Amino acid sequence: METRLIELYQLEELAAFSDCGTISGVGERLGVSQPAVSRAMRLLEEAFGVPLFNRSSNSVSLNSTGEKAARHARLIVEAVQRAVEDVRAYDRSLNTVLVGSEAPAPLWSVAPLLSPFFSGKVIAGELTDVRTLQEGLGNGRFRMVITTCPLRLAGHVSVRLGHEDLMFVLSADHALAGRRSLSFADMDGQNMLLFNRLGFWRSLTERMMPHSRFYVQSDMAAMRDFVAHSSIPSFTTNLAGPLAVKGKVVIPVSDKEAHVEYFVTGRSGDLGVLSQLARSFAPFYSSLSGEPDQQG
Amino acid sequence: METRLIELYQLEELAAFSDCGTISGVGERLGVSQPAVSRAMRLLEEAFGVPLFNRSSNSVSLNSTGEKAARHARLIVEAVQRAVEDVRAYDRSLNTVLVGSEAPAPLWSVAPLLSPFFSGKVIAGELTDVRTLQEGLGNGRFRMVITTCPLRLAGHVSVRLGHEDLMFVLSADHALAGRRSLSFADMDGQNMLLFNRLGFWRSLTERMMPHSRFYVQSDMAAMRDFVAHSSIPSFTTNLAGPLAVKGKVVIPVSDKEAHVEYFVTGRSGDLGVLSQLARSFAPFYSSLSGEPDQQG
DNA sequence: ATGCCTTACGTTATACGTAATTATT
DNA sequence: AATAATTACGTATAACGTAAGGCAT
Repeated sequence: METRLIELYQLEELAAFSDCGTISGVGERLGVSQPAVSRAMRLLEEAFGVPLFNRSSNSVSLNSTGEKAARHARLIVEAVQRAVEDVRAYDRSLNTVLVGSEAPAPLWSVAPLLSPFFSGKVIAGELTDVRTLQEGLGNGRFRMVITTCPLRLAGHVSVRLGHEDLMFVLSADHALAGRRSLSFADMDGQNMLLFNRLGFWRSLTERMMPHSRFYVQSDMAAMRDFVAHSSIPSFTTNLAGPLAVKGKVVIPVSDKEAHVEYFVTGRSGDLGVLSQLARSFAPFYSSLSGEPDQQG
Repeated sequence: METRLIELYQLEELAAFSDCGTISGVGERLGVSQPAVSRAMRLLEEAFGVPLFNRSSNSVSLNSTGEKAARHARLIVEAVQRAVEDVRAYDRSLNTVLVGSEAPAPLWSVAPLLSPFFSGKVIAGELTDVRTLQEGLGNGRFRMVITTCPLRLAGHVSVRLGHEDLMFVLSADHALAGRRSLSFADMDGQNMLLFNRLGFWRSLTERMMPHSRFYVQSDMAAMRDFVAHSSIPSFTTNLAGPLAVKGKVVIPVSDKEAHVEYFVTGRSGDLGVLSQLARSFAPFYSSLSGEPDQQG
């Protein structure tokens, strides 16, 4: 008795057959010829050793055994696909240093600074909330995380990175363009342009300016364009890069919530890297509130 | 970029490798040559598109990605094996009429009577408890079930089959061999030979004769031999087949628990079969308690 | 006639084993 | 030496596509 082995391509075609219902349909969908599918199904039947199809001279359909087999086939094919994806994702993660952060700006500075320490690896940043950051640091998903409060975690150390200060960007002809500083309350009710992925800044501004509408823009280049060519107010910070746009003025936000400190937390073994990060971390603007850029 | 497909034999060899740890070990275990395994693993790596092995010139081991892949591989190979088994079992069930029963004796009579009604199919009997019988009849696992009480189930009918009366088998020189009838209490404390698969009789005798020890024998032929050649008491019933063993006497059990009626319950559409079963069902012995063999 | 499945056939890909090679212990 | 992995090579299996045939609607 010849005991044929089941092949994955056969299971794939069987699963497809339970969708299409015809041999030729399977062939078309999977890019193989009709006879190839016909043969594959016959061989699969032989491999199972039991009838799977009702065959009349002119058409083929699954019997109840075949339907059961098809359900198995689908699960197996999907398991193989998931296996490949999972293994590839894992391999990618091995070649990636993932840095988590509550806000985007620190990542812009930190990512290039990390490259020399992890040559050959991809430095990837991920924006999420503190809870996820702490958890991901613990289970190794994040190599290091940037938060507005130092984290306490066994085997890890926190180092102060620097600060970020929020500022309004107004057209020079805006009614409040002459002020030395502005509070959230001063601007509340005015609609504003907002970049989509702002981390905690997003919820902060929505909370502090409940009467404003925010025009959220996901594309960074489009965002810059909007800011430059419209009179709608927007935000910037000391970490956002030089933004000397003609006809715009930059005014610090006076509320204490608009001033945050960042801490980077990582494995104790990465202390050297973390310290170097803190030393090299520098804002594009020096602080308008007069605080020092370097910490003690 | 050549995008190779994963083959099941590769996954099988990968799973084996995670056990053996060497290419040659895999070859030996799976009955393929060393080079074949070496090539298969290289092709599998190519199919995944990521490195799975640490290769030194003289040895190969899984890296962490490979271990992950091997776990997937094992699950997939097992899923395929389970699929084949499940499909084959299902196909077998299609060609089987499964009859459930609380006791073995009615099955001995019923199975041969069913053959002409289900020609080409295998008649299989299964011994289990009433609860499982009722459930299995409802979900179609059992085509019909035999119980000591008629079952009420939508779309199904119960028909009285006949009765079974328990009897003691004693050596002619046993102290109680002269009695016309015996109660369980009379025999309680005496050790007895018992067939293993007796359905509800098993628990009944253990309950009624709590001071007896039962020597349980699974093999039917051996059981007959024991009964014939030892002086240890045993049981028989009017359905157990003629048991005219020289030097043995058969004495009815007087307790009412030793007398049961059987009902066969099946689909309404099988009513004709069920009725014929009841008509053809006959004990080997006529009842010693004087009841009629045929029912109204 | 058209659609669907199968059989037949020649081609090609590829999985296999044997044998030889290299490296490690 | 012995063990383990690889490379090289010839063979054979078998999956493929094209072409042709049979049977239904």
